[in-house]
Amino acid sequence: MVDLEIASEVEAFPLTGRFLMGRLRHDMFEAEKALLESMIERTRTLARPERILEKGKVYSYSTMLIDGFVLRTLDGVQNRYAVSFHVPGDFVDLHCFALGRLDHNIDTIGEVTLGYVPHEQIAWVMREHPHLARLFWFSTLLDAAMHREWVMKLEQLTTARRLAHIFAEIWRRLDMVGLGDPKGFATPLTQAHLAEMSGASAIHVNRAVSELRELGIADIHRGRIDIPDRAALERFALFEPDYLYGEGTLSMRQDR
Amino acid sequence: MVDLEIASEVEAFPLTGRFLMGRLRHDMFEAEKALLESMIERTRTLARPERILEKGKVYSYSTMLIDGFVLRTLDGVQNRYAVSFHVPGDFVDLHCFALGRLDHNIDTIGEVTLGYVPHEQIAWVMREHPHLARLFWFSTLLDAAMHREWVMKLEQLTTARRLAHIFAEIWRRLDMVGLGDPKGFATPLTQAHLAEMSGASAIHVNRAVSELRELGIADIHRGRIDIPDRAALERFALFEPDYLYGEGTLSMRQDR
DNA sequence: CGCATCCTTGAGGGCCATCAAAATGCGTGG
DNA sequence: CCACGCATTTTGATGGCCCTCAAGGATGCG
Repeated sequence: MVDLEIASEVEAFPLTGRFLMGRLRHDMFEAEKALLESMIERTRTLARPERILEKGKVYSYSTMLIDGFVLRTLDGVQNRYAVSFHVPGDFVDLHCFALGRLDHNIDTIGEVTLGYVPHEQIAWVMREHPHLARLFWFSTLLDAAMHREWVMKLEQLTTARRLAHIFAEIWRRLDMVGLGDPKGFATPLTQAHLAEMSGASAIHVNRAVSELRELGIADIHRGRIDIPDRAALERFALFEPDYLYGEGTLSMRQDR
Repeated sequence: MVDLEIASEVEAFPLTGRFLMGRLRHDMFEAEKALLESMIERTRTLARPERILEKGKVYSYSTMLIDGFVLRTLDGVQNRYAVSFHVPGDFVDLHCFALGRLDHNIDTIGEVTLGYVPHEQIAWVMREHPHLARLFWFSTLLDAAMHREWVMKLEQLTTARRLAHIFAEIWRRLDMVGLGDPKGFATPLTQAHLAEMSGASAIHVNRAVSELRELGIADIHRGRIDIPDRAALERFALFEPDYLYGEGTLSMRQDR
């Protein structure tokens, strides 16, 4: 999908135009896109970091991430652990609808804009719009695929490579939803966040960050990550983007 | 659910009687149970370890694990990494239907019996049986919840505690599907498998196994794991079973 | 009883945690 | 415009967890 298409999609659907973009958005009918857009009951913009959804609680709505970034976290005894990361267009807690209760928290970082979709509407889609329902299902399965990759990443890689993998993934995902940038990306992630995401101490993350800088793989500074050579980054991270189910290798185009 | 109920359920539905048992099986209508049972087109028993589903391939059926254990794996440069584990009653690759292609492998360990469900049947359920479709969705989200816990476990715990966590999870899951055993459980997992699951070397796993034995937490020997004190095991592993969505805290009983 | 698989043990070294402290950058208010 | 407070980043030192290489012992199966 070229930039122009993405821009017009976001113009037509300012709240949900990035949903499944770069994935199966091309499988959505225009009526489905309009329906989804109309399901956003209200939006909210948060300037400061906040826990927007809490483990164990029941919610009557699900949350679409319209702008900004959030972390999916679990609390340890004295630390917070990040188990995944979301970019604009992600239907962050769609699975909350099907699971009833959340098994984790959603925490914002930096400024975000969220859209809320009542669960009754999702239940109605399940009954009346099986094709859209299936795309909802697909979107939650994308999360699961990314979780699996994170598991392997944690089992296999050193901290420096884990960070490189995280950057490679975020960069690709931003690309897919039309927020790419050829030199890197802007992000409110701090080294402390990276520590929560990589299972390392903040101090060790700092050394890994220095290593990536010295190797010329990634330059992390406040609010931005610059990457001179994408291929080098992905090679270093042993990153293979199949699991993101982009429009290439693993894409699905069947029985609609 | 008491043992008697489980036994009668498995007697009535020998192939799929354990599906969602301990979770939302009580939400299934009898007609849905019968329907699911009839969806198993054929079964197969494998005596030796085998890769039954391969990353990147497209399949026209999904696989129900009827008996035995399988690993969900990803291949590294020279190692295999296990990202999750399945027990009888798990609809192992239901998400393969919605994702189109698999992003990982499914490998058997020990002897297993599998049931195959054609994807057309699942598509039909999506169209005609939204309630059952939602339960299918739920079951794939359970996998995601377990993935998240694995991520945190890998970020947080030492190898010995990771192993304890793995044992605690497997034991609970076996309990839920009526295969519990008050003193531990039987499993074909070797120390090499545990290494693949915990992101440690087989040698280090061996030392962690010794540690668990010396601490009196778990005694691992060929084909069996004995656990004298469940509470002690779970305490050591920092194990909290919420994420398994058993019939306790996080359970869902709504709008059917 | 021979073989394959699995388990166990020892030694040296690297990755990473933790404790402690300091430097840097950023927003706010004076 | 500067000063202050705060979050973030950086550096150094010590020790523990875990890796790798290497070898040996146990168990089960044909």
